[in-house]
Amino acid sequence: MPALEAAAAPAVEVERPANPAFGDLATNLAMKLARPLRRPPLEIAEALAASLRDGPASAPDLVAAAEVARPGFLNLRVADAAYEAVVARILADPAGWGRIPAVNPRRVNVEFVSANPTGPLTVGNARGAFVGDLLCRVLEAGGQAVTREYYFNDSGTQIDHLGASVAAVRRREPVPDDGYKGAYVEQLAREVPDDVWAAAFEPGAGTSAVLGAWASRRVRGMIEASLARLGVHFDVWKSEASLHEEGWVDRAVERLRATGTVYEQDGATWFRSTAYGDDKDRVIYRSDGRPTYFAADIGYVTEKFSRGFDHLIYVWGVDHHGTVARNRNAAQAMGYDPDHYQVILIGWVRFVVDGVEVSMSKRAGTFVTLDDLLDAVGADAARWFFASRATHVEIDFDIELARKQSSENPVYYVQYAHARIASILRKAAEAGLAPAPDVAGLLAGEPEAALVRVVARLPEVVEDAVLAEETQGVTAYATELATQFHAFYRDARVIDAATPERSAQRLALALATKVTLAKALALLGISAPESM
RNA sequence: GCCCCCGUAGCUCAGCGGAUAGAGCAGCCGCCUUCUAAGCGGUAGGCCGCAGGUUCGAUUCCUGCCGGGGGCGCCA
Repeated sequence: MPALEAAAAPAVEVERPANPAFGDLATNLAMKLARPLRRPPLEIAEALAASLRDGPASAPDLVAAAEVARPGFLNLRVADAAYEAVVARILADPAGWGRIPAVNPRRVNVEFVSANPTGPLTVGNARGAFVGDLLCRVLEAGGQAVTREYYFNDSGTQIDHLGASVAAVRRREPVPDDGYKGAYVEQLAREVPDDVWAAAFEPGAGTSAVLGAWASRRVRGMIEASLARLGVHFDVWKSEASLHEEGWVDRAVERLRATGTVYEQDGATWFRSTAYGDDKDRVIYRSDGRPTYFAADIGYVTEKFSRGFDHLIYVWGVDHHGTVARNRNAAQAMGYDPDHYQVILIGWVRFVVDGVEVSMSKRAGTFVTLDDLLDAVGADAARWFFASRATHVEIDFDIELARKQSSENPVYYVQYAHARIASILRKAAEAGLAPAPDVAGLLAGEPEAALVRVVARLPEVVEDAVLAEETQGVTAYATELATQFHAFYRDARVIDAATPERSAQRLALALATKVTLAKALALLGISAPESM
């Protein structure tokens, strides 16, 4: 084997062949080396295989076979002992199984949902809530310290409109055109305490503002309760008004001004976003002096970084795509690394019933609430639905279908496998059988060998999810593992007093599978029931 | 006009440089005297939008086109 120039050495890529006949692992290294070495790929692969078999690279405890295949693949078969060691390790330390070395140990702030408290969360907010929380779980799995943050506007015209709507409904007057309608407004109107109602009509009190402030606090409580049903909990609830009151906005604008990227024109104050590649410059203070939403965003960035975060993530709907550049540009202008201002855009969700899109509008009151969705399909099923699809793609959510299929939903299939194992373990305990700590020889059985190979993949599935900041791989893996277990259940009798040693080993494998399923589900925030 | 995303099985979606393209649901045919049938087996179903290009190799990367969605406010 000729020595390789370091620069010419390609990265070693190892993958899992789709076809089990090709072994457990395969590498295209020989094909990558063909050009720099100017040798046929098959010849190189053969040399590598020889080295692994009984040469300097041989490791009989890990690699049981090394074979060369057609274009130049090097296919490896992992030793049974290596898989058996995995099972033993899972049983010895279940909590540690699936934990991976920290990928990026940093303090990260993840802001998501952030719907204004002018009405209950709708199904439109559901994806943001699930995806945001899923992202946080994945980041945590990668060793990051995550703060879940909810940003909301608790003052201003929208809140005034809410207050005016509540007042109108309470007085049985028509709701203003720009007001809010819907059952929740009627509920709010009924619940206004007498002292609040009286205060709202004090001379000079500002009826809409007073009622709006009260109503938005009530709505925020409703939102928090809905999120709790999803299993989503925020660490920080940040009000936009507080950013202004505490001076974050003005200070940030002055900081920008000092860099020369702020100018006055037409009576307004602008940020020179085009200096960083944006289409146009952006207004910070309107000509009447009122700050734009962008102004608050600028102040918020400085406020977040002042709390010591290394990295900020914003989970937004695609409709906010146009605001990404200005915000990142402003962060950069203020001296922050733009790579630490990350925006994740969530694809649109079309909620359809019988193939027809359901339009949603808080103002028109024609929306399906998040609670309606949960009543229909359940938190685990809804969470699974979003976890199994890429964040950025647009998706259809057929509510009727989800409701109808709920018992056929893949999430129940996976949970069922977990519950089934739990049942077996209970039965085994009654029969006086316990999982064997030592499973040497376990792989002799075909059903066992097939199952272990899937169980053993958990760490890399977790790592892939962390690197991609996506969870579809986890749902796919959980489904595959459940399928493999069901096959094992069919082919291998676990509880069998006639062969106690084999039974104990199979119990160990079943338990390892249960732990693995639970880990995958936990990463997704989905429950792993002991019985169904 | 400019920018972003998508186009894979009847439907909803994975796969995103490798060796026969996958899952769930829907369809059809079977399987409960045995550890949970929310299960299992079998079967059927695809010019991976179209056309070029890069590569030993493209559903995967690049370009163009066609089709769908979204964004381009001193709104949020």
